[in-house]
Amino acid sequence: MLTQAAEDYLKSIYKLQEKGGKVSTGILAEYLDVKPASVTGMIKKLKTMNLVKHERYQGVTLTDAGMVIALEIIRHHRLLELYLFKALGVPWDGVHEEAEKLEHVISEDVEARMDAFLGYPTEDPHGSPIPDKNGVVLKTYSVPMTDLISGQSCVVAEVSDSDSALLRHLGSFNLYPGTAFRVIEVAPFEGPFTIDIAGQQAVIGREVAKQIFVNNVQEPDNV
Amino acid sequence: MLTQAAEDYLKSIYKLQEKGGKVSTGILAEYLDVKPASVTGMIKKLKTMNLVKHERYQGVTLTDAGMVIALEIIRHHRLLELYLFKALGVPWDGVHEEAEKLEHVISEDVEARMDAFLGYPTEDPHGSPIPDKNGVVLKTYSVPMTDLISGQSCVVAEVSDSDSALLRHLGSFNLYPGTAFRVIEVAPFEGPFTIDIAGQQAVIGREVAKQIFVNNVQEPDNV
DNA sequence: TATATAATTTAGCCATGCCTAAAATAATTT
DNA sequence: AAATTATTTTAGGCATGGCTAAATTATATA
Repeated sequence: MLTQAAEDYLKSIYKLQEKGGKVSTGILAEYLDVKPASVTGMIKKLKTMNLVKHERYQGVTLTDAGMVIALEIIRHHRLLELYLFKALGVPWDGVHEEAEKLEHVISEDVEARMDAFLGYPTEDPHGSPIPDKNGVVLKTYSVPMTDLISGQSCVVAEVSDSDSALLRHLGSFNLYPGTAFRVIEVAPFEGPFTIDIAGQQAVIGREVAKQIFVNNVQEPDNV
Repeated sequence: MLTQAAEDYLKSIYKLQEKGGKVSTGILAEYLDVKPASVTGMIKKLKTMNLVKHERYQGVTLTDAGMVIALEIIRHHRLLELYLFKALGVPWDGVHEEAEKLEHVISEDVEARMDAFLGYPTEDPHGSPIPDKNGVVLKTYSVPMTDLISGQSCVVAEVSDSDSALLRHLGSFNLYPGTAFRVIEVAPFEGPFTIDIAGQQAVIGREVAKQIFVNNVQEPDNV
């Protein structure tokens, strides 16, 4: 059995290597909010367990065995998020923090029961895919909201889950995964997006828009 | 925030002092499956935090502050047991082990939601009282099954929760808290009990009977 | 009461997982 | 190519929570 710290490292390496291949010590340190020297130490340990590949100054990647464990933890996390949300009514901006602690202690049996209760779901409350029991991740195609131009309509696919203030903000606009909206205007010079959500207008800043991923993008119907 | 180990010590001291006042280092060590020297070390630490009272060679007891924390952990544990049992269908011989891990990480918010879901229950699946939010424990009167004599009938009040093989054994007789039974015969020389559970006969050994507590004891109706 | 036995505490060690400071290496600029 | 800058690793330290072995204190026995 791995320590909680080791599990967190594997999960973080997975997430970082998703969008950039090899993961540098510094990036990982920043992501985990520890010092680079601490990262070096843990990587050494993970390497002796054959969970990561690493060469000095060259960044780190998961081995197949490391990948299996990372996906297990992520599955725990996302299933827990959805369970807390649906079964216990925990608000969507709170589930990440709760799941962060529970993911390391939940048993496979309890996880399977939650999975069945939820009807074997494929996405968590933020739209992130839940890996299945075999570690298979259903990839969906989505683009950052910042790619949209005036007139286009789309559906929210996924939002970043770790900033609960951001989630509360989005919630105040009813901007959840599955919600459709249309871009009314994109202000020039990297300005904010004005959008229409079911008849309600909302202004979404650039930084927030970067955290929102959408799909089903439709061109302006006709004007 | 206390460490998990410290929480386990407080919980264990509470349980042991329930039935015997001051708790000796050796008893606590045996209960926690660590060496007496380790217990001495942790007790020192808990003492500096004013959670226990301790004088060398004289055993340990909880302070009021320590009691509050111990009861919180026990509340977490027992509510979790009942939740796992009722909401997720975890078998009653498995809930203790699960709760043992979850009790240290569950938030007050999630706990309150489980409490509401369960309708503010007062007993866990093994019949042990669930302390309320203010740490008030509803004490019920029960006696060990070994006090019973032939002909008496009673209702199961509480069974020891930590031995899952024992729980499976009791489950095979349908011997749960709330179950009524009648003593048909007590074999002499510390022998086993033969009982009648809803028309089914079962033989319960002395060691098992010690772990079963009953109430509503009725004398033989008339013979 | 003296002595043997049992329980408890002290002292010192180990692994984990973090830290800081200094050294080593790589990357960038001149 | 040399020098500067940034990143990474090494070295050594700290707290936690175990351990063993030895010393101390309490209890039981003769």
